Amino acid sequence: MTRKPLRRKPKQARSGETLEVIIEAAAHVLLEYGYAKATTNRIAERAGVSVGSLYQYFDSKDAVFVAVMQNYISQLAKAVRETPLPKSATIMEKLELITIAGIQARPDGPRLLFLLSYTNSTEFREILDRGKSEVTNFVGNLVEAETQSDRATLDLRLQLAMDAIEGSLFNAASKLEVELYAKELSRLIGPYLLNDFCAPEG
Amino acid sequence: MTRKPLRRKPKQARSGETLEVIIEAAAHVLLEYGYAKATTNRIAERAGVSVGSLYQYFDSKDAVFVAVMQNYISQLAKAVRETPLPKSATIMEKLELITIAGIQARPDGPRLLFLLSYTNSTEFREILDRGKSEVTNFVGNLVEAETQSDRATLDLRLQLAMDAIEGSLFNAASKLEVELYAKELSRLIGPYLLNDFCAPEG
Amino acid sequence: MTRKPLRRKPKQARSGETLEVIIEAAAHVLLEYGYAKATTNRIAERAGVSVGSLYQYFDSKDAVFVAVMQNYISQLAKAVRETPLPKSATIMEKLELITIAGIQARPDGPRLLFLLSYTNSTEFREILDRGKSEVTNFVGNLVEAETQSDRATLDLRLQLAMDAIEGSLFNAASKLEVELYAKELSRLIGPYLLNDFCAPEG
Amino acid sequence: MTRKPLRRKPKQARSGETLEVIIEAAAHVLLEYGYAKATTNRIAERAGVSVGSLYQYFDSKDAVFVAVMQNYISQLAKAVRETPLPKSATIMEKLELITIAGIQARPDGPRLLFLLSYTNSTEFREILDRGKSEVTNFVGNLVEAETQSDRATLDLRLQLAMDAIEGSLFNAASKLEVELYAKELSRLIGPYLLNDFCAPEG
DNA sequence: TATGAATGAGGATTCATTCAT
DNA sequence: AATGAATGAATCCTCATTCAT
Repeated sequence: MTRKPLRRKPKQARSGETLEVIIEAAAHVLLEYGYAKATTNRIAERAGVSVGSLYQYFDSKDAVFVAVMQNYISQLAKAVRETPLPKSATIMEKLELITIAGIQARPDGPRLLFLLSYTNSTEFREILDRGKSEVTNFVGNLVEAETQSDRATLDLRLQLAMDAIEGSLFNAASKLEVELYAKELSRLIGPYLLNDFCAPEG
Repeated sequence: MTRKPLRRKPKQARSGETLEVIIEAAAHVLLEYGYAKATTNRIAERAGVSVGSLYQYFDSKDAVFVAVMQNYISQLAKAVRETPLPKSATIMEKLELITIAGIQARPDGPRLLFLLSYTNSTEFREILDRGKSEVTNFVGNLVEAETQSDRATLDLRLQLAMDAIEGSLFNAASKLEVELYAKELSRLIGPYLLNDFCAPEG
Repeated sequence: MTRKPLRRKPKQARSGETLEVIIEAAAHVLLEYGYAKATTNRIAERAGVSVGSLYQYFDSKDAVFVAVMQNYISQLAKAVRETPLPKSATIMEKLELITIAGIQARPDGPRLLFLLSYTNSTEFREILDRGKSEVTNFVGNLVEAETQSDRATLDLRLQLAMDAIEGSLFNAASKLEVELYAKELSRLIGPYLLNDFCAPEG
Repeated sequence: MTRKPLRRKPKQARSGETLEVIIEAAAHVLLEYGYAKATTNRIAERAGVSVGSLYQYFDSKDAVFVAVMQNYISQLAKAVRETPLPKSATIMEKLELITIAGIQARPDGPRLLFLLSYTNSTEFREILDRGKSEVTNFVGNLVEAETQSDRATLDLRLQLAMDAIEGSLFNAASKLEVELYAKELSRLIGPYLLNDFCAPEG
């Protein structure tokens, strides 16, 4: 949670805001113009600050994008973590609720993540993986009690499932309404994780 | 199948090869350096030709990448289309075989597709969608007879499944051996498409 | 008079100058090296700035050249318009004075115009034509009272005369001293415009 | 009249033709595409030969253009030289006839010359000047008997007049019909050369 | 701290010219 | 002699980054 890309810690109130403003601007510009056209000048302009200021807060363009991702991942993890899950709900229902929460945390998040992925930075991958594993663990704990798979198999499948969700979100986000989409995703993932289908072959 | 981005027809012997060499070089450079660093000079160098030659065959950098994608999509579609599917095999087995064939056509294909999608051309999207729908249709026809879903639901799920596979391949490819990986993917996708799981939620 | 090709308004002190410096450098490089060798880098270097700066003020190489022309045309029109013309002077004398003023505004102007005309933009042609017609009108008004030609003929001849002057200046400028040269030009043009020669042909 | 830019003398009939074909193609391409877009490949294509062939006949692109000009200048000089001039005609009439002949030798000649002028070559300027002085001399001889100017003045004015004609042709060619245009040009030039106007000042 | 003008390395693309066939 | 594929230097232009004010 330490914000590495920061050049100087914001000591005054306004600085903290400026930082957020830049991060948000970067996200918007990225979504609007695509990676190639998301220049630092454009981002600064959108944020209402000068390029100089941008570089006062971030070491580089990549650092801005890392911060954008960090931001999104945090939101996502928090949304998932804090989703109210009724005791009475089935796992399938819980998966659905979690998926909805994840999507609603930032509907254009997957698209953002996709665009962000062009960022060349080791740090980037690390943060992404950390975020993913937090979510993966959360879901794993949820499912573990009810699955018929052993832990090793479950872990493998969790990986695969998360990647599958990420991929489908990348490609399909915003084509369907959230509820239907979440329901389908849980139908895809749920049985697979629970090893809960009728005709297991071999 | 006609290659539009060609600038001039090769009338001399070696030219046909040169084209392939450039396309292959572009794919490698892309995978190795990422989009931003995949310069035309680098591609030409890797192909063992001069930039000038590259531009004799392609109108622009993007045209090269379109060709790369066209290439991969063709390979993939062909591999899927021509996979031998024993009559005696179950659908799950068939899905597995197809998946294996798809992966082996070019294991880093999904990664390539991701990198290529940086290209913003409409043409690009069209070719990609056409290729995807060919594969989707193929799988759809295979599954249709055995699924309990109606056609509309099946189509929706095919979309989602394809995206999921793409995503998981993009993220996980080459971490596992192909056979196990394909088996898992078909276990993820199969029941979902066949609507074949035991505990359909309320 | 508004300078369209400007990319961003100079808000800081030195910027206004920089613009002029670039325009002047472009003119010099053009005259010294010819169009083909008048590269943006060369112009920037001559102006004592970086290429980046050049492109901060102009959208393209052509835009720089349009500005160069605009500049010259303005100077020329101003010089002609503001030449003091004694009431007592004959028209021939006035033509001479105007010609001197026009030449002195920028002796290598016609050469510059020639080099600039390599630029193929419509904008370019428009500005040039507008400037020319301003001068043409000015001379036309001066001559109209005294000519024996009707207005249509006068207009035709004004055109021809302007082109002739431009051509002769382009070819001969700086070979003679200005005064003699201007005198000859007015002797060439004057009688023609005034229709004032003794032996009108059949 | 020796053709310097030739690499190898055409020994066979076909070679001589090829040479002409290339020269003509170069002229057409120049007129159609402008200097910047008149590439050697385009010229060769238009001539129906390969670039390789073009370079078998000419040392460089510039050499082609020099040949084009040489060609035009020869035609022009010949046309002027050989114009039938009735003994009974006045000088003004003769000037008119010569002008018509000059224009009709190649109506787009002036435009061609203009475009050609971007060619960077000492040779180019020399040939042009030689051609000009041939025409200048011809006109000078014609006028000398009848002018009231001394030879020195006449020479000066011939220079100026030729430059003026060149300039007006550059700018105005093809806007008017040949006859009217020629008449006006001779009205501009004639009296000036003959020193034949009513109100010589000073 | 903030600003935005200035920088210049880097990348796409063109085209005169060469040379193996 | 002819061909046209291949070459690569040269050019325009962009944009991350710096720094004087």
